[in-house]
Amino acid sequence: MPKKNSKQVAEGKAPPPLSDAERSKEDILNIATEEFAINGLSGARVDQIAERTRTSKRMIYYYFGGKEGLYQAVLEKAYSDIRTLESQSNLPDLEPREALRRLIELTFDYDETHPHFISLVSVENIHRARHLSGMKTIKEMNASVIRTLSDILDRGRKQGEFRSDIDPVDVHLMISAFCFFRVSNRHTFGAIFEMDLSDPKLRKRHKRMIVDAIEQFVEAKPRKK
Amino acid sequence: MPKKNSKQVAEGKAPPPLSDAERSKEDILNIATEEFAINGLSGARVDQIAERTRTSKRMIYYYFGGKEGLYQAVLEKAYSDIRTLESQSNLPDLEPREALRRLIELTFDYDETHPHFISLVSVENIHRARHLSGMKTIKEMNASVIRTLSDILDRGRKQGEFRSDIDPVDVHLMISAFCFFRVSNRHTFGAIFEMDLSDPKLRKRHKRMIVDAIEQFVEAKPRKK
Amino acid sequence: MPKKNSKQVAEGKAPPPLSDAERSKEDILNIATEEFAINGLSGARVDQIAERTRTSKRMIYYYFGGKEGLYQAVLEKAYSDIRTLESQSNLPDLEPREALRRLIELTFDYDETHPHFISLVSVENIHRARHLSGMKTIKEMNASVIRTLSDILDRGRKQGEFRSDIDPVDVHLMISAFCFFRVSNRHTFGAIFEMDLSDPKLRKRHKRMIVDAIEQFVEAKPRKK
Amino acid sequence: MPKKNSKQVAEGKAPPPLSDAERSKEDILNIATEEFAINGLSGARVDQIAERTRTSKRMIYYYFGGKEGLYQAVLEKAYSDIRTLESQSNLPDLEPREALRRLIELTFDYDETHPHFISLVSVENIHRARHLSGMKTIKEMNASVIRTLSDILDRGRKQGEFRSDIDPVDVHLMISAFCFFRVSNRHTFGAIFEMDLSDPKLRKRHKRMIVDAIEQFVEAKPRKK
DNA sequence: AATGAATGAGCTTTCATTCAT
DNA sequence: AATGAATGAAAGCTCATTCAT
Repeated sequence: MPKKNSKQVAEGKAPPPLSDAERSKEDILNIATEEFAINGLSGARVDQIAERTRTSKRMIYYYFGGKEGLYQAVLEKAYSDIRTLESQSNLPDLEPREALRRLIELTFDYDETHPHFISLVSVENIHRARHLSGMKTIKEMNASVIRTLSDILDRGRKQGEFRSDIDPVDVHLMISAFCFFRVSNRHTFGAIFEMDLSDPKLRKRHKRMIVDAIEQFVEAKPRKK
Repeated sequence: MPKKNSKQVAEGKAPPPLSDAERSKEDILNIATEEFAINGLSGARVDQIAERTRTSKRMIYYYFGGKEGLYQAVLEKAYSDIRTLESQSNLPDLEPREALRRLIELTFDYDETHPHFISLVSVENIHRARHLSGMKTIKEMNASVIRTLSDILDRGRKQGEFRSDIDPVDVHLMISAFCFFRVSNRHTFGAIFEMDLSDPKLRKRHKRMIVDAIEQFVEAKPRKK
Repeated sequence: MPKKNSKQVAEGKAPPPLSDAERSKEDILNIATEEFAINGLSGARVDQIAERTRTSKRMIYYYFGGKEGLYQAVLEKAYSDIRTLESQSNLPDLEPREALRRLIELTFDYDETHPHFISLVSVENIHRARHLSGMKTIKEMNASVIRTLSDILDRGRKQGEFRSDIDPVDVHLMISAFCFFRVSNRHTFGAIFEMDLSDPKLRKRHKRMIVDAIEQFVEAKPRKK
Repeated sequence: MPKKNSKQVAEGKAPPPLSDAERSKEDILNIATEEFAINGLSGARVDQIAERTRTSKRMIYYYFGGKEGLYQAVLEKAYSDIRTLESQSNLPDLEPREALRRLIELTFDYDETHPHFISLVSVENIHRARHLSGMKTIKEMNASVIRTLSDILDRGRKQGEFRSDIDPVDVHLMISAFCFFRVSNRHTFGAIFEMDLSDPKLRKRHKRMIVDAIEQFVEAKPRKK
């Protein structure tokens, strides 16, 4: 139960007041997110994280049990943040084609603006999703986005606009792959092809490209074998 | 530089005979590739690599200067291996559409069968391509695949089959993204959506899907804004 | 629950009522006895003790000042418990030989049934009796048992049954040594000689053995050099 | 194979020359024996051990794998040292009664002069012989002393001097108990009874006492029930 | 008389690297 | 060109204790 002191006044329905402890935890979590994203799990240093924090190294162990516990908390937070993605926009109210476009753009923009999340997921894949697998909230993660996408595709199908032989998870895979890769591999891809993927012009072109590609794929009649 | 001793005689143009030193180096490189792919740069242990090798830990320092040098050598080798991808098939001899399909399938299959390479690239991206950037051979890496793809697209354009407003690098990005992501993120994606992306049925479906999507995207007339 | 405070008056000879504080202290003491006996002074963890207690870690500091103070209290309690050993039986009323036998058996049984006490004494010896030495009640500890034993030996001497050149402390040492060692060293002795010293058959045999040995030693005429 | 350098000259059949590494290990082992004996397993500090050594803390991990490994090595060495106890004297050549007396005195003296060994065994008992149990050489430990004692008792029986209903392990237990306890519990016993058990006069008296007691016990006819 | 949150100090252990030959 | 032994530096972690109320 949040203790109320003179400095914290709950006003209206606004963001719930955080206790000192909760703010410290969040502080640690934010710093740690950066460090793990930049250095990986083994590469990140508890000392370094603590130093950048307003609290001490000891508190990391007090709150999170250890380096691995902290990493897990960081991962969980990162995934829980993204879950709110689709609910931010009123996709169900839009026409199927428009809704699909919005969803792709939303995904594209989220990945572009959250490179730490992308790194973290890459790091977790290096570790074979060992930490993610044990997470309780993992089940809920898929539900939301797939439900949304499924709804869009269904509506499109009923209006005769979309193919009927398409799996929403497959479409999600295609969208994710492109948006994710553009960020996750921007360094190697950028180095090899001597281009800066964060260039706004490129970003705009690629955003349109993935939208186009997915739309065409979804609209097209099934190919005859 | 290969040491020539009495036991090694280069005969004909046959597979180049390896000196003991070269075989040791290759041995180390192979083991190290695995270890870096599985554990990342910081996570990999020089001791562990040495132990799995037929040589000693000291040799790693002798040949590669240190852990970082070894990692760099591993990375270079991994990238130089993939460069031979397109040259293995006679893509220039095929019809544009067929050549494009082959190229996509080749990429898809290479990524599927080389998860260590995929991991290594992910690891290198975590480190912001710091090691790749300094590599001398980096320039040659892009040349090959882009030239091939460019040729295909050009021929397709001339035959009126492909769009004319398309950048080969962009197409390469799309192809790479899907093929790479399917492997690089198989663990988190698999965990969240409770599916095994290495399932042959899924693999076949996804392979066809990416081929279809790219083809349709390349063929289509430019959309009117 | 009504909290009882300092107004409590011990009334009559009935079981002295314990205040909440006193029961908490006793609770802590009991748990701590176990923990120190099993893990030693350095090995025992204040956290672990507190966790098994109905009170909090802070209380340990409140009541006992710290880990060392708690250990000292545990030690004192353990030694004060044993002092009641001889007084439980009416040794003075028995014939000397019978009384001696009873005393030995009492000691044997006490040690067998109080392995924690044995461990604690071992632990304290590792620490060179540093904590015991400072104890105020230490003086009274010897008094009781030696007085009892001295009385038995005296009576036996007067009846011509016992040797006259025997020190009661020496006899106590012999008795203690055997009874104590059987428990204190049961693990190493058991491991080396592959036997379980807690086996009832063995226990019975050894109990009789120590009684016999002491009796014979005490009865015997002094050996001629 | 021991490396011979100018400082080490193997002369005659004398103690085998030790390499630097072997001497370092032995050095560590000796210091560690003291520290573990005085402070227990948890109480001993790797830092403290290293500091008193000619080598560094790192070497302890290099040679022994860790604190626990070092403790185990210390324990093993301590037990292997004592095994030579009986073989030092020519007990088989002596008359049974004389041999028994010598064996007891040998045990008594060994324990008196090796308080660290005594402490170590006490420490190991606190830890329930967890480390001893896993030791390979544990089997051989009992063999020697029991064989010797068994031989003595057998010869005594044949000459009609000793009882026939006696277990050598039981006799060993009695001897061990007294000799061990006198040292292991010298601090608490000394504090309580205000005596210094290391006093030579006391030592002499107790040594004679345990010899007498055991002899009488062994000689005596079985008691009639 | 009572306590949940917090912590400085110091512990064991690991790691990439170098030394001596 | 080759190597087994050794190691400084720093990592992750634990512990008894105290602070704020």
